[in-house]
Amino acid sequence: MVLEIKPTQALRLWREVHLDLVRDTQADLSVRQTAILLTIYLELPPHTVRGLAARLGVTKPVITRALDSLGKLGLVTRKRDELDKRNVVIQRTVAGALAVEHLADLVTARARELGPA
Amino acid sequence: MVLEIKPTQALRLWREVHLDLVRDTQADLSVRQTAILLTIYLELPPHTVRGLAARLGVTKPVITRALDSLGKLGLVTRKRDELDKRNVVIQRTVAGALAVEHLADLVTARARELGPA
DNA sequence: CGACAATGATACGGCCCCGTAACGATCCGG
DNA sequence: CCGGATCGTTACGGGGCCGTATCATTGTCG
Repeated sequence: MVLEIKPTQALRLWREVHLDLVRDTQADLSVRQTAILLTIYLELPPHTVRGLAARLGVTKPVITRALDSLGKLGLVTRKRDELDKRNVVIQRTVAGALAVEHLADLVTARARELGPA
Repeated sequence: MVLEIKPTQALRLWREVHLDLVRDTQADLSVRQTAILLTIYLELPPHTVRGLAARLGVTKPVITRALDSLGKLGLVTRKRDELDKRNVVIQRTVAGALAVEHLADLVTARARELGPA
């Protein structure tokens, strides 16, 4: 079940999806924010600021600010860890799950349209 | 030669490549800039500001500023159209071609690593 | 020639993101 | 109990992108 994709197809796929994203008035996430959102929704919880920072190779303020933005969009939520009150646990939301699902639809749809070569 | 990709695979692919892009210190293009760059390198020339604006569904200043940024990075070049001096023709560069090729490598490599489901 | 259209660039005010440094809160070990 | 480590946040200065409106240049057509 290996996914065989040629360089030309990869680029066309990337372009088509990005065109869709540009036209989608709502979605305007940066590369960092996208990486964070997908990590939260694809990897097993719990997720912490420090963990995400290490995972992405960025500093903690980057994560904090990204969570501020994603939170403002309703795509994630934060909650204090009751066991260790220094930690913050990032939680998923319905809106976030929908947004991720929407992205998946976009990519699969565009992939299906790709011709050969 | 249709590209079959499942939603879960699409999301994992999207995430892995975005993680690579975040770690790549250099690349920090916005969604718009990426769409513009790929359009320039995948569609047949000539490319104009107006044409790209219409193609992406954005205003002309967006294109002008994106070209400023991409030009500063050496990924594209602008040249006055001698036949109609109102037009500006966007040209490709070696560095730009390399960057696009690099992206293609990234996507194909990550796609190849995707397991089933 | 002269009014008008079209092209791309620029000005402006606003908002968001970045990296570094510092901060308050919390936990831990002696 | 208390100094130090850890966690997440905030402050600061700088830079980039956005949308709207406006501009200079060039072309077109009566």
